[in-house]
Amino acid sequence: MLGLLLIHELPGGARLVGRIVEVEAYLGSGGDAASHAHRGPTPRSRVMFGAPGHFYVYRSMGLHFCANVVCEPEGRAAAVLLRAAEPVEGESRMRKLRGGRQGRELASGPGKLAQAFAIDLAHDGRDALHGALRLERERGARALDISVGPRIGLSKAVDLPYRFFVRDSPHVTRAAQNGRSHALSREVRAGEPR
DNA sequence: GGAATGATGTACT
DNA sequence: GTACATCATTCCG
Repeated sequence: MLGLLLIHELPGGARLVGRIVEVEAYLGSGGDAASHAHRGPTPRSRVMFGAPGHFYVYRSMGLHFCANVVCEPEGRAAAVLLRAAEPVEGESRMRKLRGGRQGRELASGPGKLAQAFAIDLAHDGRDALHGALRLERERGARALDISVGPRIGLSKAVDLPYRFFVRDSPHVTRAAQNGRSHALSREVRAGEPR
């Protein structure tokens, strides 16, 4: 999903567009204690158990929203958390949504990303490929230099290397910039089988 | 019904 | 680095 465009067409015609530069994977039950799907479906996580290609949005810490895309076949309940994006279009609108912040502070974090792109619980369960909020492949996108590292902010399953980010992007989260993740780094050319 | 706990962000020291 | 805002979800009794 790295390198895909995240697009939100707002009522009124404004477009928010960003390029995904950092994600984390969360598996279904079995081996990933940090996943919301780990103990089976709940009212909150039910979307994870549904069809792939749909957004799973939840409220974090009572304050923020975090957006995922369900990625595995129905029932497998794996999803990918959108952690950071590089603004491409609609930056001034994003700045308003983010309380005046700008540049790399617009969407370098899952809560920031959701706020900058006006994503909330109304998007939970929505089609991630065909709606007003959707992902698109960018024409002419070139291969990415991708690094891998542990996920952020967890107390369980802290060692699983399921965070992926564009290595040299200034728009990734601080944890990625600090290089703590590079111990497990490897390069993956976009489009190659993994 | 109750209590603990977050897939966070920001401000302050 | 530490504090704190803030509340739904989840699990346990």
